[in-house]
Amino acid sequence: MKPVIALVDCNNFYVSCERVFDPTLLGRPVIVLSNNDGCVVARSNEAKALGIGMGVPAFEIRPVIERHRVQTLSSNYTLYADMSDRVMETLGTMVPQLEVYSIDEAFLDLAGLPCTLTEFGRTILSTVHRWTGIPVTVGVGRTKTLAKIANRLAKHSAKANGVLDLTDSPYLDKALAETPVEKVWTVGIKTTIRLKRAGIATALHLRDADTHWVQRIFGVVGVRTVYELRGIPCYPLEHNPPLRQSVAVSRMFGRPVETLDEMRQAIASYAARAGEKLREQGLAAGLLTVYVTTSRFIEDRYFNGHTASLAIPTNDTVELIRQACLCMDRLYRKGYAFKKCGIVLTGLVPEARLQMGLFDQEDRRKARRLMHAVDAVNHRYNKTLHWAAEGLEQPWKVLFKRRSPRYTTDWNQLPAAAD
DNA sequence: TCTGGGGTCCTAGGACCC
DNA sequence: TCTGGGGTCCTAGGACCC
Repeated sequence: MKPVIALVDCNNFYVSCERVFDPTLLGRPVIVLSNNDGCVVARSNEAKALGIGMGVPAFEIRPVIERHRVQTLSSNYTLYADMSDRVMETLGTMVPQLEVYSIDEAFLDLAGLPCTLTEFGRTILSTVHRWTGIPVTVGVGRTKTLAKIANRLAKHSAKANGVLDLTDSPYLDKALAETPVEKVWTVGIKTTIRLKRAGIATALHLRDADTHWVQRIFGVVGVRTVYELRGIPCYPLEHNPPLRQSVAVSRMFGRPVETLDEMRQAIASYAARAGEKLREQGLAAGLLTVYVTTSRFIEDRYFNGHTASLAIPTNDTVELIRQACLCMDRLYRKGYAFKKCGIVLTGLVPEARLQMGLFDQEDRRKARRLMHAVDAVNHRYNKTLHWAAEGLEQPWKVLFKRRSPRYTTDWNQLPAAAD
């Protein structure tokens, strides 16, 4: 049986989430900003039509925002994550196999479907919209790369109306010819420049390129993409997602930080969050990396990192904070205005398979019970418990000037049906 | 007059994704 | 004044081993 893969992609996902709970945003230009209200991470179609680009710093487009009354929101990741779960659960009821690829995308296995693919695509579109309020687009192809291309065209074409099937399609070559090479999955900015220099400007050109040449210039990733464009799958659907390789927490500061005290507070609070993430996923970390940086946009940039190896992999916040602060002590330099720091945990192993250390002095069972209790309280009472090392004031913290309520995950912030 | 060769593991950096 | 955050995979080069 030939493979059939659908890519279901939520339209302008963060904006769509906001619109579900605030219908006054419908039909108007809306953007969502990144942490610290720094740059644009989501745009409604109306905002895209105004020429607002993805990733653009907010301060650069202030005139456009004011002139066109663009509705500007801070990001509300708690809401988006919850809405994403609802969309993925809905899709899970419709197909036997799916791979959640990102917060707003999933690949579906549609091989051997009893009805036509376009028909089924329409059912997906209407069901997800009815159950969650989120509009989606469906692209179908023989490979993930082709499904991506179908999805992109489905979004742009009025005729497709949100669903496009390119499996055995007489229009496949035309679709590839209409796809600029930089829109092909895995082709980024660097590769685009080199491909265009070689006269390869569309997905069709790339499909018909010489694989030996592609191998030499772009390595195996390039070759896989060429095969995928030819309908030969190199990226199968992942049914059992492999174990996570790393867990990271980092934030820009709300204002520059110059003291070691505040840097330690910040890294302690990120370490605490990283510990929560580990425990949520049943993992423990063997390596802990801390890094610090001043602004990327100044001459005398200071960037440095340090990795500590943990004798026994752990997800104990007390230990993570202690190690993170030790790293911070080594990295901190007086006289710099730091803009950001972060923690990355690697060497991840399943908590259940932890080996005991022969000379281990810690009472790990006790620590585990403590973490479990803290997590339970924080889950029940909305993050009320904090670690002293995180500091009380946290003046370095980022600001969210226009964050919408946590409509779906906090009893106190539920939307009212009527006034 | 003259320094092997191949395999594996680890790490840092690059490129890309959403 | 103001420029996000969290991931993955690949590659090259060095260390190390036999």
